[in-house]
Amino acid sequence: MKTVLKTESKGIKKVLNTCTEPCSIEKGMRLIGGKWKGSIIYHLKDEPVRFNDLTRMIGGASKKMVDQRLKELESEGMVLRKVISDRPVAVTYELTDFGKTALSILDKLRIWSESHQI
Amino acid sequence: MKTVLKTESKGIKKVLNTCTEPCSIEKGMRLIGGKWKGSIIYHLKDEPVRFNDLTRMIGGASKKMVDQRLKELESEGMVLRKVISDRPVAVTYELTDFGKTALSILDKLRIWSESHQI
DNA sequence: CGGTATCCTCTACGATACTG
DNA sequence: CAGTATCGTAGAGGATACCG
Repeated sequence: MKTVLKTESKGIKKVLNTCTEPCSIEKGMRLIGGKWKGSIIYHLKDEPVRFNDLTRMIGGASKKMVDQRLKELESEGMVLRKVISDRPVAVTYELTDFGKTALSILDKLRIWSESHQI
Repeated sequence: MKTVLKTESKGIKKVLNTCTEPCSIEKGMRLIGGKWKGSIIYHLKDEPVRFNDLTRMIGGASKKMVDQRLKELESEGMVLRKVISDRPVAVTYELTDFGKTALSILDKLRIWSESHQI
């Protein structure tokens, strides 16, 4: 869908896309963007991980942050929380099938950002 | 798939990845993440776009925000600013070759977020 | 262990007005 | 048209302590 605005001399093309496509990017960014979300998902790619382990793996993120992001990811259906033991308390987090579909994007991002050092 | 967790008190395996991989994701997110950056890059995918047009295309972002993000993207070498006319003032922004390498990631993200409505 | 609670700072972002 | 300047707020995120 295209919207053409007023034309001007100089031959500068003025075709503006509507918001359909870009909003998808913002939407996607809200799901896997943010400061630690991508890292969290990426660290869960292989196997379930316990809360404190995850916090240590991220390195730099406080428990509070990891906790918040995990809750977001859980409510978005990307991460599954499992209580595996009561005494002592043990909880793991793992990716849902939907969560796993994000991995290919994050891996592309990782490879890309590793290939250009900026 | 490896089995990592045992439900007994002290025998829970702790496999912690080093920070090499996750940091790349955070680094990548800093480049194309953030509230409007992805959208800006995506809107420049086809052709140079003028400042006000870009602002209107994004829809929701103020001039100040677009200006800030563009400056970041310029300093990161992803976007090129070109003054094409003095009277009246006309400036366009376009992707550098490096900037274009981000498009495939953003497109993957767009397709992904469009295929799951959450 | 897996979280909460509290406090505090900092900056991201928006709104608005202005300029060359 | 392409920005700057200024002001104001919300909330993101860090540090630390505490709890069942």
